[in-house]
Amino acid sequence: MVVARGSCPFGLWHVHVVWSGDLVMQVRFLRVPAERPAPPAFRRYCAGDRDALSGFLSVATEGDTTYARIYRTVQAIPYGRTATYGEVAAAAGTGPRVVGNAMRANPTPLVVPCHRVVAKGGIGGFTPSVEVKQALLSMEARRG
DNA sequence: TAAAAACCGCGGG
DNA sequence: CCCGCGGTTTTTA
Repeated sequence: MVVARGSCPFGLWHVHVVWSGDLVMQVRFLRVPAERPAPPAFRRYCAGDRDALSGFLSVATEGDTTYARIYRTVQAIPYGRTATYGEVAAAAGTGPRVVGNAMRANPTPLVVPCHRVVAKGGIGGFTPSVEVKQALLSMEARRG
């Protein structure tokens, strides 16, 4: 299995992707670009294409662990919509803080759209910066 | 290793 | 403001 790495810009950030075919192993937001480009679908998503990432799978959703169930629940949240940590927790059969832990540890943001999971009384957190989450949500709100 | 404590991108009282 | 929650990570022995 051949693994590729590349990035595409998103605002002041660069979306770094590690993937093999349609399976994504890692997505990270860094301030510097990679040497090679990310898959065109990621560039299109960053430009506002709502369905650009629909063909990708995440390694995070594989298996039958609690986190994998949470990631599958989150992946089902449609573009332009949000769910609270508590709602995701209820659907996955666990508690809200566990969902927060899982989001923080999410190896593949965007593919597993953790930015669509918000706190009941606020936006919630994001790694590396909640500004990225805010930018993603407002982009999806404009398009969605 | 194994057990305990600490840690949280939360929520309800 | 505080406390329960529960999976994971870190600390301690």
